[in-house]
Amino acid sequence: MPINYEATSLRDCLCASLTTSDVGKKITVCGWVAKRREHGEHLAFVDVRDRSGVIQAVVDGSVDVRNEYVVRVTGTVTLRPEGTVNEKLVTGEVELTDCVVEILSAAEPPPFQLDDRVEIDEQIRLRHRFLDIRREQMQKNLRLRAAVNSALRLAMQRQGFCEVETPLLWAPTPEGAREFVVPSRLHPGEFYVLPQSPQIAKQLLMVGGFDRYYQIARCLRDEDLRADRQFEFTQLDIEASFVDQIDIMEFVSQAVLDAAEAATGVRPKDFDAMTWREAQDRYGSDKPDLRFAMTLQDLSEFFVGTQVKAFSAPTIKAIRIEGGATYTRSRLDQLTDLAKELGAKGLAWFKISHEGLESPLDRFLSPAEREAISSVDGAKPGDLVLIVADEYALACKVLGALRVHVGSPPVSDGPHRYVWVTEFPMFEGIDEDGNLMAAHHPFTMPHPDDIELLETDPLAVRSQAYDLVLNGWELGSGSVRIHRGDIQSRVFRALGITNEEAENRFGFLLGAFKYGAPPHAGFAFGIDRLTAIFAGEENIREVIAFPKTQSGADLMTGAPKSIPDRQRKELHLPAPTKAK
RNA sequence: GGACCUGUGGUGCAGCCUGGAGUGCACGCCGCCCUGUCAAGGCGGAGGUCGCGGGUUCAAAUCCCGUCAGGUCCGCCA
Repeated sequence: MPINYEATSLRDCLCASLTTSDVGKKITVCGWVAKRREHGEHLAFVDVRDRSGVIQAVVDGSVDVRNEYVVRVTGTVTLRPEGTVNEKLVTGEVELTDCVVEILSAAEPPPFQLDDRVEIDEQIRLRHRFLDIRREQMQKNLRLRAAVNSALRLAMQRQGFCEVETPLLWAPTPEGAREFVVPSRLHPGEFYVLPQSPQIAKQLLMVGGFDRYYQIARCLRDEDLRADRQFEFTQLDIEASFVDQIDIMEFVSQAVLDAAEAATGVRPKDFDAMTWREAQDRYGSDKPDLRFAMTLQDLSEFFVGTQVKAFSAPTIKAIRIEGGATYTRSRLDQLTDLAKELGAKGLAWFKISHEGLESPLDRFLSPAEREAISSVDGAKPGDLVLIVADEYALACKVLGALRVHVGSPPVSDGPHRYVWVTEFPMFEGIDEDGNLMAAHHPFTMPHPDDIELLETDPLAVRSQAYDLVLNGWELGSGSVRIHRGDIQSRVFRALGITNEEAENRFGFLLGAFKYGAPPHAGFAFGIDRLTAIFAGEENIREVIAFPKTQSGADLMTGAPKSIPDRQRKELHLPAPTKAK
């Protein structure tokens, strides 16, 4: 007989644990009234629900319990009479009879129905989140998340990693994402910030000899919210010493494979991998969704010296949309608008038919160009070819976005396709001061073959940074870190960071590295996103107990809110200029 | 900072394009009836600032402008 951990002072077991083998036992359960069905003065059925499910209690009609009342029911487990078995319920063969019903807590009718019969507006759900999470779907999602967390912890422990907690109150390091700021009471005019990630802390742990660190860490970034982004999110944060990129990828893979198996019951096969350059080239993205093909084709060579003005650009990229020849003019205009929003000058489209190409641009094409377009990606009559001509990066970006827009299946559809994207560039773009910006972060180790380009051609330098991507979502990223002062100085110089600035911003880290820094590397990935995909949810709010809206509000608590003057003065904060 | 979508009894919708009495459907809620239901059933009832403000009009849920809230996206997210 297994130990019944669910028995407490108030109950004997969970509602849905009762089976035919319990028949005859006198049992007490606790839960919420899911439904009451009345049949006259002396008969009513009350479904009692707890986290396990429901059990039907047969009570006298005088028992006054309504939906969502919290009750404690003591009754005898009885086989249901012939013909009244409910096969839709796991407990459908039994019921509780001769019941004593104790009302532990009465309840007003809830503001929305909790039975999943209709989809409730998210605004209403978030305002009453404590009720929303009583619903089966949210119970399932949050328990799935707990299973993922648990599997991740076990996987890291099995691989010899030590869980270390790092501070939430940290020092401002002006770099990267906008930080949440916490005013200091004891130090007037000075501030802590909440960490965007434990990046620097974990590198210090490496110096400190914790050669395998992990943490399920909360990260906070004051940036605009999205379906896959909240102010605060949770990462499995990893760092290890005396390792290379390949070791980290293996550690992470083991953790994710375990989590996937715990969540879905199926252990995925090993992950795909491609370089950042390949991802750009074929998918127009650094987070390629491998669930569908529709890859980007390069037609540049066919349009060298073209007469078509729209195609006189360094790069000509195309995608083929199977069956897209049926697209209406307004749908094509929509796609063109999308392309322009993303920075393209325009979008060229070609419908493939048995007679040839149908397009406003067709009459300007040379026969060779027409032939090139007609055979893009194995095109056949009925297909549609979309072409963007621009600088390489922009052409890839725009077509990559169109590819996802047109072809991406819902999150809950299809297989889980994991892919490592490696060899990210060290630098991308230029900031307002004309300095290069770090693609990952300034402590990322350059690719060994490219170090000599730091001074001569920095934009061509690849880094030892890598991302893990699942179904088009960036799960997380990591890198081999710089542990040598000379290389770090050269990278800072390339970034336009002076010695003085570096000392000011990261002095404590650079100082620590002088006392014996092991080679180290790490990774961090988002548990919210991973769990959302496992749950088949398009939106990470569905796997977060108390999320915020897109404008950063908590509809339940009303946060953010003003604080009393006394509290504000204590924190040495000036009066707000605008009352809210 | 920008684009688009949404806002109608407690909940989910329809009504809006083409202005004419808060009209309809489903769920929930309240009361009564009902001894085997399980999305129980039957009868009756209550419940509305059509997000808010302004404009056009004889007349606005409906058309126009603004605004607020929610959502999706761009920018942003080292």
